[in-house]
Amino acid sequence: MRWDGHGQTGGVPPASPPNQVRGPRDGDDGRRHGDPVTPPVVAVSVDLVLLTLRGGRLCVLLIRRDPPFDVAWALPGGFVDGDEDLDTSASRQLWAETGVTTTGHLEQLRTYGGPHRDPRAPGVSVAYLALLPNLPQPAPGGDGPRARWWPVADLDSPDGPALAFDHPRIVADGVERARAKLEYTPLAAAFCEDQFTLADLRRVYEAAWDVALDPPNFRRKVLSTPGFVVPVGRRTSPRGGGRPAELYRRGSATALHPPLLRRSV
Amino acid sequence: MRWDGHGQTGGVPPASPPNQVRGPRDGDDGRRHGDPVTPPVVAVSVDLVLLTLRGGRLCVLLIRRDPPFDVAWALPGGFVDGDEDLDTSASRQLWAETGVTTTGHLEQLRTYGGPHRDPRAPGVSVAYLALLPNLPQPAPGGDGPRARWWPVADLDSPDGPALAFDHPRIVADGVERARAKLEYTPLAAAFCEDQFTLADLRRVYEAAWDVALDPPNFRRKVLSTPGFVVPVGRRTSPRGGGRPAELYRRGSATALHPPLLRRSV
DNA sequence: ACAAAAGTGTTTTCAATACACCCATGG
DNA sequence: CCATGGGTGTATTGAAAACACTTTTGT
Repeated sequence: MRWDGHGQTGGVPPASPPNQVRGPRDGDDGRRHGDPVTPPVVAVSVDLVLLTLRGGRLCVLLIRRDPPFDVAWALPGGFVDGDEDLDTSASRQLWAETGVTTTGHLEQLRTYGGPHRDPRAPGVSVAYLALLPNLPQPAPGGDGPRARWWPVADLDSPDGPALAFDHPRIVADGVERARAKLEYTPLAAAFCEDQFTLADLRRVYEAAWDVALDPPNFRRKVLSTPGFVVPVGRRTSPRGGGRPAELYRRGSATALHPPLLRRSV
Repeated sequence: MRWDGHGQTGGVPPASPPNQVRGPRDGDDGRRHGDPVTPPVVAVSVDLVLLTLRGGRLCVLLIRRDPPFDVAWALPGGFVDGDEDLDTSASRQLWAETGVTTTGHLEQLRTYGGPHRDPRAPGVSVAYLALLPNLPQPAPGGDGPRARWWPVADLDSPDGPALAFDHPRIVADGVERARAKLEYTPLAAAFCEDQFTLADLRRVYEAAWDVALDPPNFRRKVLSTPGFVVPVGRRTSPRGGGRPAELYRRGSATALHPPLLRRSV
């Protein structure tokens, strides 16, 4: 798995013009040029890329599938109900998988489709990305017993899980989106509990980017960005010595100006 | 229309957990927890947000619809064929609308869905964003006579076009994506012809961001970013005096490090 | 000669880095 | 009292902004 720089969504490769184009027909079905009268219909599903931090490593939730399937692991997800919105469906399925409702962050990632992605169930899949704090239980909910957090760094190693369909790419896109968004949004706090220390927040960046950040400079950077975090009180002393750290909550900022840029890439 | 800062995709508002959740059933259809046996199927369409620069203004291509419809303008687009990929469908429809094949930039923007977005044709729409140079004809292709470039700044003015369904939001998302990507990618060149001057490139930023950039500083910034542009020769003198400018082509860079940040926001 | 646009040089400003040092707590 | 982690101060580096100035063309 290879991450390209900076949230580059990736352009669509140019396609040769099709051999024939349908003639214009319009004005009777609310659609536009070239539409067939009865369009093909497909099933729409939602796939969830749930990311969290466990033991200083960025992890993604995968569901183990039973032996009839050659590929053992898949992203959590399921079909979109006919009467629900895409965002609503993602929220519902996130809740079903983790019990999470208000905490964290959930956003649409990208839609994957085409006849070749899953021969057994053709259709489109709308992927969503969620950033979660380390959950109390690994993954309560219907798929709980089958769910497991996998460090994303292990996904392309030989002893890592085999992923179904295009799920490796979806995970890669989600991880890269998360990494990029840490740069210019305050979303790192979505990986933390409601109250967190600046060291907690710094460890999010260090785990996601696999870098070491200078604590003094990180502190200055975060505190000098208005609305990134707001202070509360003090916390219990950590395991094995050290000065107690101040606690913070998420602020109201939606973007970081200037951003917190990754060195490399 | 209000643009929020920095490519913020926007989180999904938390939803209350549904009253009931289906019991687990798995292992026979390749899907996961909670899936119905026969999922609802819908039509999938592609909407195109085609952006270009005309007369120093950022413009979007809209299609005029005939009187039976209460709303006069819509984004170009149409249904996805059963045997084609989403990206392929977007390429095909881009070609059908503009004749453009290899030039410019085309990427998936976001998927919009749910039962409430278009009562007449429920389904999901996958929006694509294309950045194009100023085309020779306004818009050749099947919808050509109905097509018009609209400055995006005029879209929410009273004398601007009325847009169907959620198309105002799709355009807003596309414009914000384009504005954000100018910061950290070399995509500004996608708005230019194959060969362009640094002033051409600067005018892309000035039009998209509605700011004035200092030509000397802009020049230094672009030339100091490896792979942003590569020089070629010299150009004819412009209309009415002035030193001829050097011509450049797109370089091989896919990201800008460090980015070219917008001042405000 | 003059206007207009391209391009160069230089100063100032400000943020990011590196790193020395102090503070508070557990053992 | 010492190890550990939190927090402060400060010098250095580097990039961005501001702007004066030179170059090359058309009229």
